[in-house]
Amino acid sequence: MSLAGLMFKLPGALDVQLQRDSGLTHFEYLVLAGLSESPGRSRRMSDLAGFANGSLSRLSHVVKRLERRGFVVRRPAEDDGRITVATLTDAGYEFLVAAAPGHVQTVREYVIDALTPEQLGQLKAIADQILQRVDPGKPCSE
Amino acid sequence: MSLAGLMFKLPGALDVQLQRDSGLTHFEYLVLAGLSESPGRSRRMSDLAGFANGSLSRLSHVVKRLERRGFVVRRPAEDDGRITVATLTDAGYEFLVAAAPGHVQTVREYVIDALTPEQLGQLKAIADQILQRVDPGKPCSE
DNA sequence: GGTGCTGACTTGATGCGTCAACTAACCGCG
DNA sequence: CGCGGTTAGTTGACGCATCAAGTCAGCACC
Repeated sequence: MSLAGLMFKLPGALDVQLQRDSGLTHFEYLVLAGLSESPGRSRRMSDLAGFANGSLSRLSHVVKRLERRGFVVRRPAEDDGRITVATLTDAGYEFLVAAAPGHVQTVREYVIDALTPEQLGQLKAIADQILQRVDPGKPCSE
Repeated sequence: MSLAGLMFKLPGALDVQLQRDSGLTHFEYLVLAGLSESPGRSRRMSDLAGFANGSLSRLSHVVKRLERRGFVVRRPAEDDGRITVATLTDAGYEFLVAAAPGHVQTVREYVIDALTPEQLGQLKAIADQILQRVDPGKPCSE
């Protein structure tokens, strides 16, 4: 039952901080981050969706919003017209760079600092094991 | 980062199961469960909200829906007209009883069975420590 | 070289959560 | 009493997620 509490409060708390300080959803943050660390700051939609653990549909909506804000642009791939590649704009990159430290800081505060190094190791093992049950077909990647 | 995956997939997976099998949100489930284990199957709104870790507003909306479905009834308290007490109906109770085993089973499958007893202990400790950071003013209750 | 199938998105409707505003009941105090 | 303040709860508007349906490009086979 402690787990239940964790499960529902931690994501909320992290999201609140991000939202408050940067006006970004965790998901949006992941999307921007995913783009920023890709070659050419670009990535195809399905790929991004997998990275951010979301459906293509969700990603599509989110990218549309991010596009309206001027953080990304979309265009069809040259070699295959079905594929859409999203690219992080300079504005988007700067925005991400501004938002990241605060977020990382919060995670550190809530999670890293609350635990001993030993517990961190345990937690990683535990998370990986559970994840394998919940979502087989995805090793402990990332 | 494994933690991030956990954090966002486990709740989702549990919710999906509940929703699919019973048409209940995790939050709705908590509300019904909270009522079922209270004296007279009744509880005042703010109390319930705290129990289910949600805002009063959210609870109000949810209870309205549950009331429409015939699972609970609301009425003002006799001694203090500001207070609303929600009561689980027989129909609601039976519905909960029907939904519970499947949910418990899923939790068991995803979490309990994935871990060793030792890890379960570690997880509880970890969860409590993090929770204390995130939401001070709430011990490891429940 | 059309016809049908699959893959990669996109869109629109619906539902839940949140925030801010509102109502109504109690409390204390002159 | 009656008046301000507080507490408990409700409501409405808005945003994001999800699901089902739709679009449109490639591919494969005749």
